[in-house]
Amino acid sequence: MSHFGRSGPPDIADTYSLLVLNITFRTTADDLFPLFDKYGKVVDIFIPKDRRTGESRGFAFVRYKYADEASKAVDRLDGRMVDGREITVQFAKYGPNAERIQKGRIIETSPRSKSSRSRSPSRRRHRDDYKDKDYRRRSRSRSYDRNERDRYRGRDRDSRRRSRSRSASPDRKGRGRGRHDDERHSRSRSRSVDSRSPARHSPSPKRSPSPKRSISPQKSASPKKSPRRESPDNRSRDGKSPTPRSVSPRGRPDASRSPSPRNSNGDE
DNA sequence: GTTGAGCGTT
Repeated sequence: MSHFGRSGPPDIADTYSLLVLNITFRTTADDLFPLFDKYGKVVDIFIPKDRRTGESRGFAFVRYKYADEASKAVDRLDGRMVDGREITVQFAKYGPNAERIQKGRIIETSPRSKSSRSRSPSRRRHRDDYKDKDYRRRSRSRSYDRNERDRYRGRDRDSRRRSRSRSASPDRKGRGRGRHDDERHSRSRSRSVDSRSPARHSPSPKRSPSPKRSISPQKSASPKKSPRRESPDNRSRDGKSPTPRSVSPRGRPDASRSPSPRNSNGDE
């Protein structure tokens, strides 16, 4: 895919992988190839893409044939502006050829960049700045974060992303939970009363500040009058429902299925 | 159409 026409890892033998971070989501291997190839013999360039969206993850792996060239590329391309973004080039660590990194360290004693490891502090400061602003925490959870978590849960690779995402929105989770808990409580009571009394007599006006909102559940209950059409339709509608697993829109079916009589007493 | 910490595929 992101290779030069080959499938899978070509020949990682005697190859040194460089990790290119901070690249744009639109940057492709073809865009990085000329840049890295200028500083050495690039064996292969691989850009991991998202499994669900297929979009670039924002980093690429460049494999060099020689370590000295790779080191040179790191020193030269690290901090280079690509597509309007400053890329970060460094030796891969957790790659399949992590052993190469050891050699990479050796090559660090290159005659050229023997001790001239002077990196641009501005770049690091830039990222640190992001950390201070906590922007990194709120990011990445744009939309399909929750979906992908449910769909691709149990992956080692995703675990890191999920973990970061989870711990990345503590405030949101706290607020959401509190609100959710409150809603669940009121909903639970409502359900309990409803369950206990099939014939709703007086709905709580306080619980229904929004009339249009009340219409929603009422409309759902309306078709109940037509059981003949409700049976087959119900299934179809369930399929379209965003949450077919849960009978209740948000509350757990257990709550409605376990209406403690004591609760009813206390409620009344 | 979006986003921005990090470590990889057939």
